[in-house]
Amino acid sequence: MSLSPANAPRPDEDAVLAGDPLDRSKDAFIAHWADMGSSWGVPRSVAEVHALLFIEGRPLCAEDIMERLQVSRGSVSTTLRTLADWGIVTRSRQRGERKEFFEAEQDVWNLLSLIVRARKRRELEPLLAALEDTKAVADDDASADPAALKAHLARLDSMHDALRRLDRLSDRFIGRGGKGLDVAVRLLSSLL
Amino acid sequence: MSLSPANAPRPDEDAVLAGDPLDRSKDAFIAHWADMGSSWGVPRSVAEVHALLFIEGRPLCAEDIMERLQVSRGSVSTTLRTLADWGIVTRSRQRGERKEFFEAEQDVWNLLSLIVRARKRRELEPLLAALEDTKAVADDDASADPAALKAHLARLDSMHDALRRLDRLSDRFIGRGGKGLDVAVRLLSSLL
DNA sequence: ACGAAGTTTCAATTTGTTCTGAAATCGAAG
DNA sequence: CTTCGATTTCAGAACAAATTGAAACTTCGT
Repeated sequence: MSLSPANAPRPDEDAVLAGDPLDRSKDAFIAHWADMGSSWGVPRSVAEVHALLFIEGRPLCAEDIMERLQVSRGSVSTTLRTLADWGIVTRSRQRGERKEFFEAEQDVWNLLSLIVRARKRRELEPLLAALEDTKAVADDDASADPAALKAHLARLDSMHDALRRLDRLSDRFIGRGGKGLDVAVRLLSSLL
Repeated sequence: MSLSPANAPRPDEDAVLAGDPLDRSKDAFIAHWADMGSSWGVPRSVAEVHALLFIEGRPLCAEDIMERLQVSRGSVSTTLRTLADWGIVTRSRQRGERKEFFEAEQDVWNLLSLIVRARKRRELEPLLAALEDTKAVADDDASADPAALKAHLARLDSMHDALRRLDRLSDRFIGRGGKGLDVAVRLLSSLL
Protein backbone atom coordinates (compact mmCIF):
# COMPACT_ATOMS: atom_id res chain seq x y z
CA MET A 1 0.00 0.00 0.00
CA SER A 2 2.85 2.34 0.68
CA LEU A 3 5.51 1.43 -1.81
CA SER A 4 5.34 0.54 -5.43
CA PRO A 5 6.79 -2.90 -6.03
CA ALA A 6 8.82 -2.69 -9.20
CA ASN A 7 9.21 0.79 -10.64
CA ALA A 8 11.65 1.65 -13.34
CA PRO A 9 14.94 1.88 -11.46
CA ARG A 10 16.17 5.44 -11.27
CA PRO A 11 19.89 6.06 -11.49
CA ASP A 12 19.62 8.93 -8.97
CA GLU A 13 21.62 7.99 -5.91
CA ASP A 14 18.85 8.92 -3.45
CA ALA A 15 16.21 6.91 -5.25
CA VAL A 16 14.72 3.83 -3.67
CA LEU A 17 15.57 0.63 -5.41
CA ALA A 18 12.85 -1.80 -4.51
CA GLY A 19 15.11 -4.66 -5.44
CA ASP A 20 17.82 -3.97 -2.88
CA PRO A 21 17.48 -6.52 -0.06
CA LEU A 22 18.65 -3.99 2.54
CA ASP A 23 15.90 -1.58 1.51
CA ARG A 24 13.41 -4.39 1.46
CA SER A 25 14.33 -5.23 4.99
CA LYS A 26 13.88 -1.56 5.92
CA ASP A 27 10.50 -1.53 4.21
CA ALA A 28 9.47 -4.61 6.15
CA PHE A 29 10.48 -2.95 9.40
CA ILE A 30 8.55 0.19 8.49
CA ALA A 31 5.45 -1.83 7.67
CA HIS A 32 5.53 -3.81 10.93
CA TRP A 33 6.19 -0.78 13.08
CA ALA A 34 3.32 0.99 11.35
CA ASP A 35 1.01 -1.96 12.02
CA MET A 36 1.89 -1.89 15.69
CA GLY A 37 1.43 1.87 15.84
CA SER A 38 -1.92 1.73 14.25
CA SER A 39 -3.26 -0.81 16.69
CA TRP A 40 -2.10 1.46 19.53
CA GLY A 41 -3.85 4.51 18.20
CA VAL A 42 -0.86 6.08 16.46
CA PRO A 43 -1.72 7.24 12.94
CA ARG A 44 -0.14 4.91 10.44
CA SER A 45 1.76 7.62 8.62
CA VAL A 46 3.23 8.94 11.87
CA ALA A 47 4.53 5.50 12.72
CA GLU A 48 5.86 5.03 9.19
CA VAL A 49 7.83 8.24 9.23
CA HIS A 50 9.22 7.44 12.63
CA ALA A 51 10.19 3.94 11.55
CA LEU A 52 11.94 5.29 8.47
CA LEU A 53 13.97 7.81 10.46
CA PHE A 54 14.81 5.19 13.07
CA ILE A 55 15.91 2.53 10.64
CA GLU A 56 17.87 4.92 8.45
CA GLY A 57 19.68 6.22 11.50
CA ARG A 58 20.66 9.45 9.75
CA PRO A 59 19.02 12.85 9.28
CA LEU A 60 16.55 13.09 6.41
CA CYS A 61 14.75 16.11 5.03
CA ALA A 62 11.04 16.41 4.25
CA GLU A 63 11.59 15.69 0.59
CA ASP A 64 13.53 12.49 1.27
CA ILE A 65 10.61 11.23 3.31
CA MET A 66 8.01 12.22 0.73
CA GLU A 67 9.82 10.29 -1.96
CA ARG A 68 10.63 7.29 0.09
CA LEU A 69 7.14 6.81 1.55
CA GLN A 70 5.17 8.33 -1.30
CA VAL A 71 3.19 10.74 0.81
CA SER A 72 2.38 14.40 0.41
CA ARG A 73 4.31 17.39 1.66
CA GLY A 74 1.47 18.35 4.00
CA SER A 75 1.30 14.95 5.56
CA VAL A 76 5.04 14.84 6.16
CA SER A 77 4.97 18.27 7.76
CA THR A 78 2.12 17.38 10.14
CA THR A 79 3.65 14.06 10.98
CA LEU A 80 7.08 15.48 11.74
CA ARG A 81 5.55 18.09 14.02
CA THR A 82 3.75 15.34 15.93
CA LEU A 83 6.92 13.30 16.31
CA ALA A 84 8.88 16.36 17.38
CA ASP A 85 6.19 17.17 19.98
CA TRP A 86 6.53 13.69 21.40
CA GLY A 87 10.27 14.24 21.54
CA ILE A 88 11.23 11.11 19.62
CA VAL A 89 12.38 12.99 16.55
CA THR A 90 14.61 16.05 16.60
CA ARG A 91 14.98 18.83 14.04
CA SER A 92 18.44 19.86 12.99
CA ARG A 93 19.68 22.40 10.56
CA GLN A 94 22.57 21.20 8.53
CA ARG A 95 25.47 23.59 7.99
CA GLY A 96 25.28 25.21 4.59
CA GLU A 97 21.74 23.85 4.00
CA ARG A 98 18.53 25.80 4.15
CA LYS A 99 16.44 22.71 4.60
CA GLU A 100 15.58 21.27 7.97
CA PHE A 101 16.65 17.73 8.69
CA PHE A 102 15.04 15.27 11.08
CA GLU A 103 16.55 12.47 13.06
CA ALA A 104 15.00 9.81 15.29
CA GLU A 105 16.11 8.88 18.80
CA GLN A 106 18.33 5.83 18.35
CA ASP A 107 18.43 4.49 21.88
CA VAL A 108 15.46 2.14 22.16
CA TRP A 109 14.97 2.47 25.93
CA ASN A 110 15.13 6.20 25.67
CA LEU A 111 12.66 6.03 22.81
CA LEU A 112 10.23 3.98 24.86
CA SER A 113 10.60 6.37 27.79
CA LEU A 114 9.77 9.31 25.58
CA ILE A 115 6.70 7.52 24.27
CA VAL A 116 5.55 6.71 27.80
CA ARG A 117 6.09 10.30 28.84
CA ALA A 118 4.08 11.68 25.94
CA ARG A 119 1.16 9.34 26.46
CA LYS A 120 1.13 9.85 30.20
CA ARG A 121 0.81 13.60 29.73
CA ARG A 122 -1.72 13.40 27.00
CA GLU A 123 -3.94 10.64 28.38
CA LEU A 124 -3.24 9.39 31.86
CA GLU A 125 -3.11 12.75 33.59
CA PRO A 126 -6.38 14.05 32.10
CA LEU A 127 -8.07 10.78 33.02
CA LEU A 128 -6.89 11.05 36.62
CA ALA A 129 -8.23 14.59 36.83
CA ALA A 130 -11.52 13.48 35.32
CA LEU A 131 -11.84 10.63 37.81
CA GLU A 132 -11.42 13.07 40.65
CA ASP A 133 -14.25 15.17 39.27
CA THR A 134 -16.34 12.07 38.85
CA LYS A 135 -15.80 11.15 42.47
CA ALA A 136 -16.77 14.66 43.50
CA VAL A 137 -20.06 14.42 41.60
CA ALA A 138 -20.96 11.24 43.45
CA ASP A 139 -19.77 12.62 46.76
CA ASP A 140 -22.21 15.49 46.53
CA ASP A 141 -25.10 13.10 46.17
CA ALA A 142 -27.16 13.18 49.31
CA SER A 143 -30.18 11.49 47.79
CA ALA A 144 -28.81 8.10 46.86
CA ASP A 145 -28.98 4.88 48.75
CA PRO A 146 -25.96 5.02 51.09
CA ALA A 147 -24.87 1.44 50.43
CA ALA A 148 -24.99 1.88 46.64
CA LEU A 149 -23.13 5.16 46.91
CA LYS A 150 -20.44 3.59 49.03
CA ALA A 151 -19.95 0.71 46.59
CA HIS A 152 -19.79 3.11 43.66
CA LEU A 153 -17.16 5.25 45.34
CA ALA A 154 -15.15 2.14 46.19
CA ARG A 155 -15.05 1.17 42.51
CA LEU A 156 -14.00 4.64 41.44
CA ASP A 157 -11.34 4.65 44.14
CA SER A 158 -9.86 1.31 43.20
CA MET A 159 -9.50 2.44 39.60
CA HIS A 160 -8.17 5.82 40.57
CA ASP A 161 -5.62 4.40 42.99
CA ALA A 162 -4.27 1.89 40.51
CA LEU A 163 -3.89 4.45 37.75
CA ARG A 164 -2.35 6.97 40.09
CA ARG A 165 0.21 4.41 41.15
CA LEU A 166 1.10 3.73 37.52
CA ASP A 167 1.33 7.46 36.97
CA ARG A 168 3.77 7.98 39.81
CA LEU A 169 5.77 5.00 38.71
CA SER A 170 6.13 6.37 35.22
CA ASP A 171 7.45 9.63 36.68
CA ARG A 172 10.36 7.68 38.03
CA PHE A 173 11.00 5.87 34.79
CA ILE A 174 11.21 9.00 32.77
CA GLY A 175 13.14 11.00 35.32
CA ARG A 176 16.46 9.29 34.81
CA GLY A 177 17.55 10.53 31.44
CA GLY A 178 15.73 7.76 29.66
CA LYS A 179 17.54 5.00 31.49
CA GLY A 180 14.87 4.47 34.13
CA LEU A 181 12.86 2.08 32.03
CA ASP A 182 15.92 0.04 31.22
CA VAL A 183 16.89 -0.08 34.89
CA ALA A 184 13.37 -1.03 35.95
CA VAL A 185 13.11 -3.84 33.46
CA ARG A 186 16.49 -5.27 34.43
CA LEU A 187 15.54 -5.04 38.08
CA LEU A 188 12.24 -6.82 37.62
CA SER A 189 13.76 -9.47 35.42
CA SER A 190 16.06 -10.49 38.22
CA LEU A 191 13.51 -10.17 41.01
CA LEU A 192 10.33 -11.65 39.72
CA MET B 1 -23.55 6.42 17.43
CA SER B 2 -26.41 8.71 18.26
CA LEU B 3 -29.91 8.68 16.84
CA SER B 4 -30.26 12.44 16.86
CA PRO B 5 -29.26 14.54 13.86
CA ALA B 6 -26.20 16.64 14.42
CA ASN B 7 -25.70 18.80 17.48
CA ALA B 8 -25.66 18.30 21.25
CA PRO B 9 -23.33 15.53 22.46
CA ARG B 10 -25.34 12.56 23.68
CA PRO B 11 -28.67 14.25 24.31
CA ASP B 12 -30.38 10.97 25.12
CA GLU B 13 -28.07 10.40 28.04
CA ASP B 14 -29.31 13.48 29.79
CA ALA B 15 -32.90 12.91 28.80
CA VAL B 16 -32.98 9.43 30.26
CA LEU B 17 -30.78 9.85 33.27
CA ALA B 18 -30.61 13.50 34.18
CA GLY B 19 -32.18 13.15 37.57
CA ASP B 20 -29.99 10.82 39.56
CA PRO B 21 -26.54 12.13 40.59
CA LEU B 22 -25.24 8.60 41.06
CA ASP B 23 -26.12 7.75 37.48
CA ARG B 24 -24.58 10.98 36.33
CA SER B 25 -21.37 10.04 38.04
CA LYS B 26 -21.52 6.65 36.33
CA ASP B 27 -22.07 8.35 32.99
CA ALA B 28 -19.08 10.57 33.57
CA PHE B 29 -16.95 7.53 34.34
CA ILE B 30 -18.17 5.79 31.21
CA ALA B 31 -17.41 8.81 29.07
CA HIS B 32 -13.88 9.21 30.44
CA TRP B 33 -13.06 5.54 30.16
CA ALA B 34 -14.33 5.59 26.60
CA ASP B 35 -12.14 8.59 25.80
CA MET B 36 -9.11 6.81 27.13
CA GLY B 37 -9.98 3.65 25.24
CA SER B 38 -10.39 5.44 22.00
CA SER B 39 -7.00 7.05 22.21
CA TRP B 40 -5.49 3.59 22.80
CA GLY B 41 -7.14 2.03 19.80
CA VAL B 42 -10.07 0.44 21.61
CA PRO B 43 -13.37 1.10 19.83
CA ARG B 44 -15.38 3.61 21.79
CA SER B 45 -18.41 1.41 22.20
CA VAL B 46 -16.30 -1.48 23.48
CA ALA B 47 -14.82 0.76 26.14
CA GLU B 48 -18.27 2.14 26.98
CA VAL B 49 -19.80 -1.27 27.52
CA HIS B 50 -16.87 -2.34 29.62
CA ALA B 51 -17.04 0.83 31.70
CA LEU B 52 -20.74 0.34 32.28
CA LEU B 53 -20.31 -3.25 33.43
CA PHE B 54 -17.38 -2.30 35.64
CA ILE B 55 -19.07 0.64 37.29
CA GLU B 56 -22.37 -1.16 37.79
CA GLY B 57 -20.55 -4.04 39.40
CA ARG B 58 -23.42 -6.44 38.76
CA PRO B 59 -24.43 -8.69 35.86
CA LEU B 60 -26.38 -6.98 33.08
CA CYS B 61 -28.04 -8.52 30.05
CA ALA B 62 -27.76 -7.35 26.46
CA GLU B 63 -31.02 -5.46 26.66
CA ASP B 64 -29.99 -3.54 29.77
CA ILE B 65 -26.89 -2.37 27.92
CA MET B 66 -28.80 -1.42 24.79
CA GLU B 67 -31.16 0.74 26.75
CA ARG B 68 -28.62 2.32 29.01
CA LEU B 69 -26.13 3.21 26.26
CA GLN B 70 -28.63 3.60 23.43
CA VAL B 71 -26.83 1.30 21.04
CA SER B 72 -28.10 -1.43 18.78
CA ARG B 73 -28.44 -5.11 19.52
CA GLY B 74 -25.79 -5.98 16.96
CA SER B 75 -23.29 -3.60 18.40
CA VAL B 76 -23.81 -4.92 21.93
CA SER B 77 -23.39 -8.48 20.74
CA THR B 78 -20.14 -7.80 18.90
CA THR B 79 -18.80 -5.72 21.71
CA LEU B 80 -19.54 -8.30 24.39
CA ARG B 81 -17.84 -10.97 22.35
CA THR B 82 -14.74 -8.80 22.08
CA LEU B 83 -14.68 -8.14 25.80
CA ALA B 84 -15.21 -11.82 26.56
CA ASP B 85 -12.33 -12.71 24.22
CA TRP B 86 -10.06 -10.36 26.11
CA GLY B 87 -11.17 -12.05 29.29
CA ILE B 88 -12.23 -8.86 31.09
CA VAL B 89 -15.93 -9.64 30.92
CA THR B 90 -17.50 -12.99 31.78
CA ARG B 91 -20.80 -14.49 30.71
CA SER B 92 -23.06 -15.88 33.34
CA ARG B 93 -26.46 -17.46 33.27
CA GLN B 94 -28.85 -16.35 35.93
CA ARG B 95 -31.01 -18.95 37.64
CA GLY B 96 -34.49 -19.04 36.15
CA GLU B 97 -33.51 -16.71 33.29
CA ARG B 98 -33.00 -17.65 29.69
CA LYS B 99 -30.99 -14.55 28.97
CA GLU B 100 -27.25 -14.41 29.32
CA PHE B 101 -25.79 -11.92 31.75
CA PHE B 102 -22.40 -10.26 31.60
CA GLU B 103 -20.17 -9.09 34.38
CA ALA B 104 -16.86 -7.20 34.35
CA GLU B 105 -13.73 -8.14 36.27
CA GLN B 106 -13.82 -6.01 39.40
CA ASP B 107 -10.24 -6.28 40.58
CA VAL B 108 -8.39 -3.48 38.85
CA TRP B 109 -4.94 -5.09 38.88
CA ASN B 110 -6.39 -8.26 37.52
CA LEU B 111 -8.19 -6.22 34.89
CA LEU B 112 -4.98 -4.51 33.83
CA SER B 113 -3.18 -7.86 33.69
CA LEU B 114 -5.86 -9.26 31.43
CA ILE B 115 -5.58 -6.25 29.15
CA VAL B 116 -1.80 -6.60 29.00
CA ARG B 117 -2.14 -10.29 28.24
CA ALA B 118 -4.58 -9.70 25.41
CA ARG B 119 -2.53 -6.97 23.78
CA LYS B 120 0.69 -8.89 24.15
CA ARG B 121 -0.79 -11.84 22.32
CA ARG B 122 -2.47 -9.78 19.69
CA GLU B 123 0.30 -7.30 18.98
CA LEU B 124 3.63 -7.82 20.66
CA GLU B 125 4.12 -11.46 19.71
CA PRO B 126 3.32 -10.96 16.03
CA LEU B 127 5.68 -7.99 15.93
CA LEU B 128 8.49 -10.02 17.43
CA ALA B 129 7.98 -12.76 14.87
CA ALA B 130 7.93 -10.17 12.10
CA LEU B 131 11.16 -8.61 13.33
CA GLU B 132 12.85 -11.98 13.20
CA ASP B 133 11.78 -12.38 9.59
CA THR B 134 12.97 -8.89 8.85
CA LYS B 135 16.38 -9.69 10.28
CA ALA B 136 16.52 -12.83 8.20
CA VAL B 137 15.83 -10.88 5.01
CA ALA B 138 18.73 -8.56 5.72
CA ASP B 139 20.97 -11.41 6.81
CA ASP B 140 20.58 -13.07 3.44
CA ASP B 141 21.81 -9.97 1.69
CA ALA B 142 25.22 -10.65 0.28
CA SER B 143 25.23 -7.67 -2.04
CA ALA B 144 25.06 -4.78 0.39
CA ASP B 145 27.83 -2.66 1.78
CA PRO B 146 29.02 -4.64 4.83
CA ALA B 147 29.20 -1.61 7.12
CA ALA B 148 25.68 -0.47 6.25
CA LEU B 149 24.38 -3.98 6.68
CA LYS B 150 25.99 -4.28 10.08
CA ALA B 151 24.53 -0.96 11.26
CA HIS B 152 21.11 -1.94 10.01
CA LEU B 153 21.19 -5.27 11.81
CA ALA B 154 22.34 -3.54 14.97
CA ARG B 155 19.28 -1.26 14.88
CA LEU B 156 16.93 -4.17 14.31
CA ASP B 157 18.58 -6.08 17.12
CA SER B 158 18.34 -3.27 19.64
CA MET B 159 14.63 -2.94 18.94
CA HIS B 160 14.08 -6.66 18.96
CA ASP B 161 15.97 -7.18 22.22
CA ALA B 162 14.10 -4.44 24.03
CA LEU B 163 10.71 -5.68 22.93
CA ARG B 164 11.59 -9.26 23.70
CA ARG B 165 12.58 -8.28 27.18
CA LEU B 166 9.26 -6.52 27.68
CA ASP B 167 7.54 -9.59 26.34
CA ARG B 168 9.23 -11.93 28.77
CA LEU B 169 8.58 -9.54 31.60
CA SER B 170 4.88 -9.44 30.82
CA ASP B 171 4.82 -13.25 30.93
CA ARG B 172 5.79 -13.02 34.56
CA PHE B 173 3.23 -10.37 35.36
CA ILE B 174 0.37 -12.34 33.99
CA GLY B 175 1.48 -15.67 35.36
CA ARG B 176 0.56 -14.98 38.96
CA GLY B 177 -3.18 -15.05 38.95
CA GLY B 178 -3.39 -11.40 38.07
CA LYS B 179 -1.44 -10.27 41.09
CA GLY B 180 1.90 -10.06 39.28
CA LEU B 181 1.33 -6.53 38.08
CA ASP B 182 0.36 -5.39 41.53
CA VAL B 183 3.42 -7.05 43.02
CA ALA B 184 5.71 -5.57 40.38
CA VAL B 185 4.41 -2.06 40.85
CA ARG B 186 4.78 -2.27 44.63
CA LEU B 187 8.27 -3.63 44.23
CA LEU B 188 9.38 -0.90 41.86
CA SER B 189 7.80 1.80 43.96
CA SER B 190 10.00 0.85 46.86
CA LEU B 191 13.15 0.21 44.85
CA LEU B 192 13.35 3.02 42.33
C1' DA C 1 13.58 44.93 0.49
C1' DC C 2 12.92 41.38 -2.77
C1' DG C 3 12.79 36.80 -4.58
C1' DA C 4 13.68 31.97 -4.06
C1' DA C 5 13.53 27.97 -1.24
C1' DG C 6 11.35 25.78 2.34
C1' DT C 7 7.53 24.99 5.52
C1' DT C 8 2.90 25.15 7.41
C1' DT C 9 -1.97 25.37 7.25
C1' DC C 10 -6.53 23.97 6.11
C1' DA C 11 -10.75 22.95 3.26
C1' DA C 12 -12.02 19.32 0.37
C1' DT C 13 -11.59 14.71 -0.50
C1' DT C 14 -10.42 10.10 0.11
C1' DT C 15 -9.99 6.30 2.91
C1' DG C 16 -11.09 3.35 6.64
C1' DT C 17 -13.84 2.03 10.65
C1' DT C 18 -17.91 1.35 13.36
C1' DC C 19 -22.81 0.92 13.83
C1' DT C 20 -27.30 -0.37 12.51
C1' DG C 21 -31.16 -3.31 11.61
C1' DA C 22 -33.24 -7.01 9.73
C1' DA C 23 -32.62 -11.76 8.55
C1' DA C 24 -30.49 -16.10 9.76
C1' DT C 25 -29.19 -18.96 13.41
C1' DC C 26 -29.20 -21.07 17.79
C1' DG C 27 -31.01 -23.61 21.58
C1' DA C 28 -34.07 -24.58 25.43
C1' DA C 29 -38.77 -26.02 26.64
C1' DG C 30 -42.78 -28.23 25.65
C1' DC D 1 -39.87 -31.67 16.15
C1' DT D 2 -41.82 -27.20 16.65
C1' DT D 3 -41.97 -22.90 18.79
C1' DC D 4 -40.27 -18.88 20.73
C1' DG D 5 -37.04 -15.91 22.83
C1' DA D 6 -32.33 -14.74 22.53
C1' DT D 7 -28.11 -14.10 19.95
C1' DT D 8 -25.14 -13.57 16.00
C1' DT D 9 -24.12 -12.18 11.42
C1' DC D 10 -23.45 -9.10 7.67
C1' DA D 11 -24.36 -5.72 3.92
C1' DG D 12 -24.93 -1.22 3.64
C1' DA D 13 -25.35 3.41 6.03
C1' DA D 14 -23.28 6.65 8.90
C1' DC D 15 -19.39 8.37 10.82
C1' DA D 16 -14.53 9.51 11.79
C1' DA D 17 -9.80 9.99 10.56
C1' DA D 18 -6.10 10.79 7.56
C1' DT D 19 -4.31 12.72 3.34
C1' DT D 20 -3.86 15.76 -0.28
C1' DG D 21 -2.73 19.99 -2.70
C1' DA D 22 -2.49 24.51 -3.19
C1' DA D 23 -2.27 28.98 -1.03
C1' DA D 24 -0.23 31.52 2.70
C1' DC D 25 3.46 32.19 5.26
C1' DT D 26 8.40 32.28 6.91
C1' DT D 27 13.26 32.56 6.33
C1' DC D 28 17.51 33.29 4.26
C1' DG D 29 20.68 35.24 0.91
C1' DT D 30 21.89 39.06 -1.77
